[in-house]
Amino acid sequence: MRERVEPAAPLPLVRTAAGLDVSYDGETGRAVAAVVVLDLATLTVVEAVTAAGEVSFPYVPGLLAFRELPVLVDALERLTVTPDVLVCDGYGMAHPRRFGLACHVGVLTGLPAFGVAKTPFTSAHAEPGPGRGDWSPLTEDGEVLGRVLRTQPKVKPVFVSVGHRVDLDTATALTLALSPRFRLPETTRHADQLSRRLLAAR
DNA sequence: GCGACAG
DNA sequence: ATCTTGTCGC
Repeated sequence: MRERVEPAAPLPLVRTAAGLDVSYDGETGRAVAAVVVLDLATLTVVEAVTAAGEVSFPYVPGLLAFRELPVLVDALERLTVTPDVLVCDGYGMAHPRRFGLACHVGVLTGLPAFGVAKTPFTSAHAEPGPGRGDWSPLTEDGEVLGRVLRTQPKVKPVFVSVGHRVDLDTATALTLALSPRFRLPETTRHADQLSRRLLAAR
């Protein structure tokens, strides 16, 4: 008689995931960061925090962390729960210096982190298959730095790369688990909406 | 030297 | 990032 095999319990050690995002007001120079922690199994909100500040650094491709980190750190410090993983808006290792926003955020917090970007950056890539879960490698100088991942059938893919203390397979699986219905992970969708809403409400 | 370039 | 409502399509 054989033991009963449990259905794949995706990443049992990851119960919560936090989405991070920053919205800006080009006129006033105000920046609002939002961090939203979701329960991975139910995708319900566990905690949501925000922080506002002044833009202190211009947008320079490759130096995004210097622009977003200050206000993002302020928001992260307001969390009362510690998420199991941080999902950043942008790149991790698939960066010209191999150290994008997700790497900075991970090292500063000491938490596992990875990035999910919406558009290609400096890495080379091939078009992944049309199905949800199909992916192709993101490469630079012959190194695999991330994946172009299709989260929804026949929908433009996202760009996943490791930031800190997570491997690419896990980052890929988490991205899919967080995107059951839309192109972007629920974590980033929530963080994006919250930061944008707070920015507008003033 | 020129172009491309996360948010 | 941001400018921005309704609308075409499954």
